[in-house]
Amino acid sequence: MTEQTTTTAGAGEERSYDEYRVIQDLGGWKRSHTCSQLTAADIGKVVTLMGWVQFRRDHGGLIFIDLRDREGLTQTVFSPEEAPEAHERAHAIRIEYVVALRGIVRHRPEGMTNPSMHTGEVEVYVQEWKLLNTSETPPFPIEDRVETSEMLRLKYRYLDLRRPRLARNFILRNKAAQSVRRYLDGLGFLEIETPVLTKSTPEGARDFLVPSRMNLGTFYALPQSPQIFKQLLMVSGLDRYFQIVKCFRDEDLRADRQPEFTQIDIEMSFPDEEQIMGMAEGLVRTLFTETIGVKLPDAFPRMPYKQALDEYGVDKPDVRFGLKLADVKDIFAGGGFKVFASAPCLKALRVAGGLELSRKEIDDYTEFVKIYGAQGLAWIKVKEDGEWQSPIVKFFSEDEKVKLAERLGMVPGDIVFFQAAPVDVANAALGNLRLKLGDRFGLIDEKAFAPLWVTDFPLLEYDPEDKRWVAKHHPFTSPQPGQMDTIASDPGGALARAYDLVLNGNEIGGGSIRIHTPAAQKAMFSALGISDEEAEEKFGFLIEALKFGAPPHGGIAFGLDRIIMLLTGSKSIRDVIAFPKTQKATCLMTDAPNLVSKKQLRELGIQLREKAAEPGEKKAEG
RNA sequence: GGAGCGGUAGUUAAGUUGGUUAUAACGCCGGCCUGUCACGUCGGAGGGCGCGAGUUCAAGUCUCGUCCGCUCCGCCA
Repeated sequence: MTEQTTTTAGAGEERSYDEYRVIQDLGGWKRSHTCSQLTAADIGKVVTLMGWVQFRRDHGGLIFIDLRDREGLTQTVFSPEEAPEAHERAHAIRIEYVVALRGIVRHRPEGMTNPSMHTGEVEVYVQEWKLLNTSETPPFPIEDRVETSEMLRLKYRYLDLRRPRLARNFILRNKAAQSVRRYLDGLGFLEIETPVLTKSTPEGARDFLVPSRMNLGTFYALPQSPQIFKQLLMVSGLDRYFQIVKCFRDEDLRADRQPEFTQIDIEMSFPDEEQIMGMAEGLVRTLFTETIGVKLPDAFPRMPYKQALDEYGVDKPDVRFGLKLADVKDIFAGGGFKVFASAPCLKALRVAGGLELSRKEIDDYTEFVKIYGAQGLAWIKVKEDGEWQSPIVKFFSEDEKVKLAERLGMVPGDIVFFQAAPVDVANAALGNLRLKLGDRFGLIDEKAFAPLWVTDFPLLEYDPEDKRWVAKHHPFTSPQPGQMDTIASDPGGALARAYDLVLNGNEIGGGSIRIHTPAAQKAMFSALGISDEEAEEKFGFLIEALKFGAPPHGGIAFGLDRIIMLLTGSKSIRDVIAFPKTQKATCLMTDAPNLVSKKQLRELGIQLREKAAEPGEKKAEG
């Protein structure tokens, strides 16, 4: 930097402003306004603002500093005439410096207002200011319009959170939480905390375990949900409980799944489904009104689980648009086209306007459905002249063609996709293709919110891996009336008193009426292939409690993070969680999880296996 | 456990069929500038392409391995 001496004569000497970069105390200054508050009504007032430097525009003469806090931006002006000392020192100000400014609110000069700023009508003429802290140049710009890699954002999460879009998410999240508390408190629900160090109940998701120092060799588990505790609170007679509570599941992450997440957990005594669903609808409606001013329908539509799978291929249908699946198996049964005739399930999806899809797009969709186990993707295009263009129609009989056209209502311009596969595959492939096509053909109103109750879930489902029946919801869910007796004889046939709340294709809540008698609970465990001893060992305390006058009870839990994600239009749950984990469940900021000292392990009675002894470790050089 | 996409100055990205000293914009540092608001303008510094092998006369470009981030399947009562 000394190589080339400074340019022309007359140019000033290179200098440093370090002499002005002395950090000062607040010295009794108090903030009078946030950076989004000042309007024309405040003109003439002396105000004190504190915040971060968003932009500086140093004209040599006038210096403009846009000051930012979590609420917004305010333009401040340093003038060499009005406050020479303040102005001279202001040359040293840099982006993200923390400053306190005291000055007079003035109307901006004629034609100089900025309608794109909340505070764009006014500006603060700075009289004196304090440098509260300096800042290194941030690793990425603190602005919404600059996309930055998520790796960097997570490493410097505290800087990412300074960005207005993210900050707004947490302001809204707070609003939502307060709204929930107000609503439930108004209905007599008590907010009660339940343990975070609790008992491992290895039904369902993997538990996070915490070793016990005082009871060597034993472990607590972090709760996957406060399920059993909230039921016990009903036994205790506290009647109505809720909690905004962290839950933990040691499973793989997704855009909408974190290992620790927050539930709005609710339980009430003496309810039926209608009461719980009514209360839950009121909660969600209130939440939407009070946070984003959106009015949801007075009664949310409902759909049985079976219909959801039949018509939408998934158990959480996005009902913002149609495009339903159709079962066409009967048309081709016993026909000449073996692929269709012999399929365990044959479903079709007719898309109006699909004729315009290119070969490439169809190929892409074919690749897409393979994710869900599909072998391929058959299709028929109906050309403008009514002729069918397709690699497979030559195998169809006239009768089959007529019936198919009638069943699906095929008209020129359409494309029809087929899935001949096991029912799970056909549903998943076409159900997810449906979402993609809804997007491709602009069928989804991005501003709409379409809630839907999915009801009448099966009580049990078969787990081919464990070769046993497992609870679809959880093992405390009550079967529908009269079905307790048939569980043993027809485990797959029983329906549960369970309900999920789906919003725009996202599961945002789910609950059930619980089993509240010991006999029924034992019958349930038995249907799940859990022996009496095992049930006693794992859930004895619950069965015991049910013996002492447990009232009928039920409840629901909402995924708060997912709701906030929808309210803020965020693409990832990470954008509504202050300090989220990466897909490998690590924290890039703190480096958790980390190794711990031998001493810590010794105290816990834990010895780590040698890494080299790990099985599956192959490809050694030798 | 598996599939796909990505990793190049502080940041965001470009980088032809492998070919001289690796581009640009923004940011940063400094000069000038009294009405800007993503200020303008002039000048400057800054990377060897995630990491490790290999192929080649030659690798950011090809191969293999590995690490990290993201999306998805499995998993998530």
